[in-house]
Amino acid sequence: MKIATWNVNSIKARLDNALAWLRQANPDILCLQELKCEDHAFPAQAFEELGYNVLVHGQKTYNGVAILSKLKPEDVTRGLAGEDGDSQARYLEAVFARKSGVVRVASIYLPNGNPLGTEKFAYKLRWMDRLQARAKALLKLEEPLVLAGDYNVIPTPLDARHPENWTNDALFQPESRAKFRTLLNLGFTDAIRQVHGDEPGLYTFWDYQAGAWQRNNGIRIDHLLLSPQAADLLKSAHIDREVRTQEKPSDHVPVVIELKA
DNA sequence: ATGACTTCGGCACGAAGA
Repeated sequence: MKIATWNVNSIKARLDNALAWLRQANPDILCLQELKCEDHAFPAQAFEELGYNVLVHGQKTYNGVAILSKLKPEDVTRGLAGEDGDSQARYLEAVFARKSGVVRVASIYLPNGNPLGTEKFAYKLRWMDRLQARAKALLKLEEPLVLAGDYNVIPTPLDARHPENWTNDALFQPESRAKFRTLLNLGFTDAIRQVHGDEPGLYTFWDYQAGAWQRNNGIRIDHLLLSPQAADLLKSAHIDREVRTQEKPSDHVPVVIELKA
């Protein structure tokens, strides 16, 4: 079973890229982030024609997450508990029943948090605490669980071409990294690192500006975290860098894992 | 170099992204 995550930076602007990628990569599940559209405006039919079920948790202009799946979604959860009045669409979770058992998947768009010293950074840290609480509860289910998405966290210096350029950025703050590490230490496996070890140069995002792609000035911020039961099933994990060479690309590329059965 | 590029809303250019 192939599961992927991709921050598309507007699903309307990226519809052709997304359809082409699905035809070529043929994942069973694709988690999307930064849709930048409301539920009713999501181009569901185009994906349904490719054989996907479509789950959308959208919002006008900003944020928005979706899960496309060949299997029918069950037990759907929209939004992350823990903060009354939070209207930002950043979390969507569903369960899929395979013949070999269930797999639970979440599509996550963690807040960026810039600039530092503002409510935006405080919101990011609070959101990470809420995610940790949800993750803790889900681990008790002892299911294969994949928390996939744009975490907006550079976990270690190995995950940036120029870590020194990110020291004043919310993505690489000690507090952001510590909360990501705490989440991992609940018992999750970072799929890319599990498969590729300490290999440098594994990036999922390159800024549109200043020739970042051409200079390979990237960062790894899109992650698939696996519960122990999902980690047992892990066969492969890779970053589909080629997508960044396309016409009108997203600034992020898909990250793909394969699980047994 | 508080830049550079891309998207949205909506039709001008500011906000947001990372």
